[in-house]
Amino acid sequence: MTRPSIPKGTRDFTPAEMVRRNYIFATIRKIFELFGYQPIETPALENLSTLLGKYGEEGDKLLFKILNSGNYLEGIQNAFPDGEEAFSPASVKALTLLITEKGLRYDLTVPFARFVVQHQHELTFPFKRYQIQPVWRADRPQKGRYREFFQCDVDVIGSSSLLNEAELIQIIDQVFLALGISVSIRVNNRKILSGIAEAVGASGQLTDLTTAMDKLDKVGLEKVLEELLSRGLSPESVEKTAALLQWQGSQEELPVMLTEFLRDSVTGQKGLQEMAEVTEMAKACGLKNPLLFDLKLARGLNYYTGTILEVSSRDVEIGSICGGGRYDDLTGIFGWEGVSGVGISFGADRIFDVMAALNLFPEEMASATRALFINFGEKEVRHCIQWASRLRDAGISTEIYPDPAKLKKQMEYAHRKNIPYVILAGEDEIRSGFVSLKKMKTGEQINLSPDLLTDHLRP
RNA sequence: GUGGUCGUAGCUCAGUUGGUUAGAGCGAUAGAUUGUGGAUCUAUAGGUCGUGGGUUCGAGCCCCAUCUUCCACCCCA
Repeated sequence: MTRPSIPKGTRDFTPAEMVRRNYIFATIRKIFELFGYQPIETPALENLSTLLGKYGEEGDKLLFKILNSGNYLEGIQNAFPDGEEAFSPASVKALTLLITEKGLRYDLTVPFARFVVQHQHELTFPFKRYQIQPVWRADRPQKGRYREFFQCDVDVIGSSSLLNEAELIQIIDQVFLALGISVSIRVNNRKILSGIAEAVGASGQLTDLTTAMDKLDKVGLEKVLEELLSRGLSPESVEKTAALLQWQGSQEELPVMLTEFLRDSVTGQKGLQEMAEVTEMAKACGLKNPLLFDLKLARGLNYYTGTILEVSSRDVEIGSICGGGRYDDLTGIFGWEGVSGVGISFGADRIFDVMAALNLFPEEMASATRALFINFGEKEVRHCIQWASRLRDAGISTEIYPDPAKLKKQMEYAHRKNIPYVILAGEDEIRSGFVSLKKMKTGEQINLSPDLLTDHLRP
């Protein structure tokens, strides 16, 4: 027999981990609801046609595809009529589409767009939804990078108001405040980036420009410029970009400089105006974490059109733990044009890693059980069953040890499960009409009437 | 997808230039304590050395392949 194992990049969660994960989910959910967002769920599987082409070429490669059921090779050769070889390396792409038509969801935003289009007549707009579910990516695993991980998304669709952006920033601030993680929130705007591309004369190469700029902090100016050249930008464009990237000034001066730099770009000006409005509104809410205008922030997903934002821990290096932005026409791909949405996604697994690294989990989360009845044998258990029911009716989570094991073993069970109270009701106690209540933390033990248990154990 | 890295008991790790029967700490189990958890002491169990090939008289150690881990790219939460 071989050792059992799980696929690369996936994980099991023990009770200790689940309690902590649930704490994160509960905190996030509570704040989402505080802002009026409602829950939905969508299937793990989507039609491949829903997913393909939404995340760029890289994204398509990272999709988990599900092999069709049955004899999926039947009639394959006929699909390549010109004597073309179905199983040659060149036809892999075409072959793939013939044998798989479903895939695991890659994120929650695209399924959400599909959901909105499909259910448009049942929904009230602006539609504010949240969704906490796993997503799958066929990426190569690393620290903080898994093949199955949970995202916690909030989106509002059907409203172009920048108030939504401001509120989302507020949600970010409150979530991380509640979890005890100190973060920096970086924002930018796709329109500003488009404006820059215009201003440096590289309008058609927005993605090339932004993905290279995004790496400035990591690889330095020289490498960025090299990359821009190798991506096919003209030397003049690169020179203008270099001038922009070398600019040094404060957050307050940045918009001033850009207003000048983007004076000929209508789009750029619009972006600056949006940025100013969003930051002003967000700051009016009294943020506890810093909000920074970061010109280099790009974000890969192509469907963003306005504000984009990304959040990272200030104490643990693990990449971004939350990100999102505005997309003006995501539903367009599913046949409903002109609906604007904005949303963000919290990476629950990375948040978990950050909290674990910083020891931020409250200590008292180890056990849900409050009291354990010791099992002294069949006769005694009869009594315990009734007392336990009464405790449970009062909302106190209670266990009866299932086997008449050695007392030492039962005590140890309580200790390990971090159960704060143990109730001993043996033959002697029951005969005298009381039970013995032991407080595990101090070891002290008192005798009391079973009727008083509820009062003593109420938290 | 590209390049590198790791794998020995449940966990963390030792293991000499390739040499007989692979070790430690923690943990587990049992007892010291016949109705009382954490500390102490004692004993016990637990390994086809990731897997499959190869080299060798002989492989945990060398070679190849493969899987896994972690890391850097790519990309991203």
